[in-house]
Amino acid sequence: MKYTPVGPASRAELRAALLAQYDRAARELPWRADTDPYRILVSEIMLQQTRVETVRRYYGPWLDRFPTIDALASAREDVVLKAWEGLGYYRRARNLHRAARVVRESHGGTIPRTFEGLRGLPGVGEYTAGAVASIAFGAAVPAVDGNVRRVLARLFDAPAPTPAWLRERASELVDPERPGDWNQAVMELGATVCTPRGPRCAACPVAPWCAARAAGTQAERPAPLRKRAVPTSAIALAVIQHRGRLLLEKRPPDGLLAGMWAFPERHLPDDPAEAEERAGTGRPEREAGPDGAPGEEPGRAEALALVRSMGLAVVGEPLPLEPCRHRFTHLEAVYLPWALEVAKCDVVASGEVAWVEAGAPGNRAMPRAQQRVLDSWMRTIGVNTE
DNA sequence: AAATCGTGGTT
DNA sequence: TAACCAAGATT
Repeated sequence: MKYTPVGPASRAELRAALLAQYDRAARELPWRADTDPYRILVSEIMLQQTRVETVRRYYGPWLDRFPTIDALASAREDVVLKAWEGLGYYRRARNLHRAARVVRESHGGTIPRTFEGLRGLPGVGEYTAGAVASIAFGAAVPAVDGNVRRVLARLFDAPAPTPAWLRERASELVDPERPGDWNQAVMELGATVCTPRGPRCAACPVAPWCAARAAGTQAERPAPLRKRAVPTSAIALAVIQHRGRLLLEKRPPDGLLAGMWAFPERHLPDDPAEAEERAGTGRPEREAGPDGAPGEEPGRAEALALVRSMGLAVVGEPLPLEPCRHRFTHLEAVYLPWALEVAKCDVVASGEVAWVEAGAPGNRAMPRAQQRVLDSWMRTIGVNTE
């Protein structure tokens, strides 16, 4: 791959320029207070694909609840997921929990100090191992995240940098004296100055070295990744009531929202999903046709079938709740919730279930969309029966 | 190695 | 509004 090399002499000046800017203007972030490896590890896992401002809200409470890696290792997974509730990518929480137990059982309770040792922990990949090794232990290793990728692509005017190429460039540039600060400085530059759109080159301390800046191509570097179409899926939800309580089901340990508590769900055939998508994209609806079509109350039949399959007898008519559109990374879900009162509470289910007070689902971690459905139930039905 | 994993903010 | 994307990892 073609790039403009930054020679050794010039490299030292580049490092000094960026680190000086970092020393002057670095954001004050909670995880920059010290270099305790556990705290750095927690911050880096939370920051995966997640904005700094979001992580700020979770970091402190997490450390209050799990002050040390041993405290985390001793915790139950339910508690761990509850502390992660709302952060998304819940496998991160489960992996961090597993990592804590690996540290206790295989590393004598001490977090590994080397890149390779860290890389072996569940949930710790190339980036996170490099970040923790450099920030917590001062190892002169690179940490290439999305920010660094963008900064390096512009610095060298590289249209489509590969991971291997990025790792080489980052390895050459990392400051051997202050690797942790250097890696954070590059990320901070990408987050605050060398932004995806509208980079503020006038305020950039490394603009004199920037090949894209010289060529005027900074807005086109790096080339955007190709986007995959996100399919829409219509999902019926059964909000099952019995004597003022609601039924939640623990989702299986693998797949979407693994281990989270949610209302029982059943996918609709593809057709209604496409209809929802058409409606959502603003095309003219053609609802005016002859009625009596089964799509008149989408999800009703599925919700009923779902409840009956759980061995429950429905009392009265199902009540439709407000449909809820939720966009996951690779899936657009249109949730079609139905409230159903049932007579018996002996449930046939493949996994764990719980009857919860609607106003207080307790310590069970619920995904955002499910929380919205619960709120909707509270507003439209819950208030009337209390 | 392409797909799979959440959620919220920005444009 | 719809698209993009953020301190990525795993299979």
